[in-house]
Amino acid sequence: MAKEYNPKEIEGKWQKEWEKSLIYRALDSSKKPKYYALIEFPYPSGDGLHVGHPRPYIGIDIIARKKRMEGFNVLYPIGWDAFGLPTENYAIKTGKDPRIVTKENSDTFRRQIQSLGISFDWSREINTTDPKYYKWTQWLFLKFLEKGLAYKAKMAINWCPKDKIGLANEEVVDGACERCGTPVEQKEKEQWMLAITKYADRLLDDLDTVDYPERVKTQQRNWIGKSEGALIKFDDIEIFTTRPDTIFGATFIVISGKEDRFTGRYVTNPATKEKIPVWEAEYVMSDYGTGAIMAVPAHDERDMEFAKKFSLPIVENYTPAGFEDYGKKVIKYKLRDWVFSRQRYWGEPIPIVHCDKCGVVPVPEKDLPVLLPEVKNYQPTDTGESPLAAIEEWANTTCPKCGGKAKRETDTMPNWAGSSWYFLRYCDHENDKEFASMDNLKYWMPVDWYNGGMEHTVLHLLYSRFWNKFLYDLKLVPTSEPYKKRTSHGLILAEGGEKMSKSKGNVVNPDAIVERFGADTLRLYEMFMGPFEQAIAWNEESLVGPRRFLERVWKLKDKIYQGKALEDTDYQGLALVHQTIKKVSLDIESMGFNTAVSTLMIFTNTLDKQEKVSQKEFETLLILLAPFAPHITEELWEILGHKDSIHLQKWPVYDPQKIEKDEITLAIQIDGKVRASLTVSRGQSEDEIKTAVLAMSEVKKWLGGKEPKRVIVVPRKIISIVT
RNA sequence: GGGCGGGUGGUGAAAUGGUAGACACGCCAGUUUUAGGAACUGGUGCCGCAAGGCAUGGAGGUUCAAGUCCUCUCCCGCCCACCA
Repeated sequence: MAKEYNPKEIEGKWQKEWEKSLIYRALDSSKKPKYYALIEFPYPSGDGLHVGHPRPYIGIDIIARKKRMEGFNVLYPIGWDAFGLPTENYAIKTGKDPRIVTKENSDTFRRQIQSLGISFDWSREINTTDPKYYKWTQWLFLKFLEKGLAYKAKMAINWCPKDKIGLANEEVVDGACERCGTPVEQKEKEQWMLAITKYADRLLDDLDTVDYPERVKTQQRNWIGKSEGALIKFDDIEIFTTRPDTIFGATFIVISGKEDRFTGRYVTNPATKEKIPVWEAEYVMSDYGTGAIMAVPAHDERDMEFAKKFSLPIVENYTPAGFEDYGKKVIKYKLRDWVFSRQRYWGEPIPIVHCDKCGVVPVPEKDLPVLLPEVKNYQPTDTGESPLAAIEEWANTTCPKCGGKAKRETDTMPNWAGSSWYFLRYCDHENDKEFASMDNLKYWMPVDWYNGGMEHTVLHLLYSRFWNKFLYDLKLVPTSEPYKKRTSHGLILAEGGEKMSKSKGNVVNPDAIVERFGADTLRLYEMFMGPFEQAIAWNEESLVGPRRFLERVWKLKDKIYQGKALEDTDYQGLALVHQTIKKVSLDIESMGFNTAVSTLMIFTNTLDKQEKVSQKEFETLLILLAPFAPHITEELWEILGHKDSIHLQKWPVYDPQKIEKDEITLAIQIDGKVRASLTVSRGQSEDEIKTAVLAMSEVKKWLGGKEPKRVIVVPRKIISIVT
């Protein structure tokens, strides 16, 4: 009785074996060329992993595994982006220490991810909430401060008057507090800011040097929002416009305001010399341009609407002006500086001390990290300050400069901080002298392929590019851009097509799938279910397809013989082998995982139809399948008698000469409709084919004795007859 | 309003301008001396007994040939959004 396919047994066995043999370890120096593959590190939420999480991990795993087999020294790391609101809110609710919650959650995530056989280098695991990590996040902040790119400014924050806490933008839903529904107010507060706008131009221009999807570049460009316009003075009111040439049509001025009303003032239009009224309106943004515009109703729809509503003059035919006749050329951006303070507990403490005598004093490097102290209450204070402000023994300190009494900064950093540089830390994760050594960074950077969600293509990507560029200017990192290539994956939705969420109760846990079908089946299904970039609904029924496929592969081992291979027997077989290698190789590179899997299925089905299967071809199949289904292929590789891992084998190369079949069936179209087919061989000339086609009885029938007007022979494709 | 995707069988989907529906799910019939399916074999776009005809949201166009290119139009999804 042949041994049955038992995924549970072989998957556990090989996962342990790989951990021992260290075959997925990245080496910091190697004769091989390097390859840095990256996924966005997850936030270890209390809900555990759902089947959507691994989709990008599997996709990039396939690429990482193929690169290894192609002779690259591959870095494919993972860690935890563990600071953040859900954990903090959970702590507020339960009083449980977020450190413990984070530990539990990341332990669960790790166990779940490890059960999928993804070739992460677990020895480089990082955690943004680990003091050994956030020491360097703090250090990097001090660099920004040192170079004048971190500064304090009064900013309006979202404030819930009922809960008396500051809210992150994400917690404001339709202008109201997410948890109590009270309308959110704006409250002025001193905030730390990072001057990302200083890098606006380079963040924009350097998009031309990277391989991102065009829509991601467009989103980044729109977010930066560079526009060229002019500042024009209407007496003492300065306005910004991108169309200074329309100034002769400007019939009133609008300044930003809470309600639509006439201010009672008039100013002079410098072009027409006419007195025009100054209005206030909601539709003008206070934080863009100068917060004031010249209204040209004939040219701008919103101006027109406003003019009609309040019966303001409209001039339809006006003389165009020159660009700089009445003002000076200026470049404006939509991009704002980054508000870097949070009045929250679960984040990196900002390493600053406030001294009455010395002012803002950075915590000296030797005193880093500034540890997040333990507290009893995680709730922000009544005044909207971080809970850290309530811990006097922590907040009261001495000034590092003068030794006098001083207070610590009690704001923490936003969630984005740790993720803005984590890809650098992976290159040298244990370094306690530097955030990462230049030697290691020079070896590994830039990231060769970075895959993540569409929801991060604006902020996270922009922020991390900004940090990297800043560090590049300080000569602390070797490349101006951190990521050479960026791709995105689609979400996996619940069976009904809705987003998976705990509250809807439609979350599918991968543990259950691994238990029932095995990790290899789950991996294969997630790759096969549809195009990688596209959102797609989970379908439990369809999992049996990939499982049956693996069963078929498993059974092939009982038909092995050491004889003539399929590709030795005829051109058809030869072509199939080489076509399969080509298609699978190219599909992996272009993330066409679904069609790569179907190609492997076709190859397997063909082998399965043979009485006997040559070991040579079976091994080709296993090697091509190995990145997708690492456990079953490793087991079969061992059964075939190999002592080394299949994952260390050479990726096969196809021979372009051997891809073409010697015989091909051409379709014959008559007036655009397929009426017959003809099998021709490699060497046949067009004329020979033409003669053969016209002699066919089927063709004669459709021609009905008429002479064809044209006969078009498209080599290796089709024959088209026009009557 | 802007930007980007999409619309192909019962379902997920394939298809350098060249035989639309590969591959898979489901379904149908049969096989495996009972049952079961995470087993096997065959069938399966629609209409038609057949010959054949019709089919890629809709309407036109270019072409020997269009899911694919062009024009118009309808619908769906996502992201951004009074950014002058």
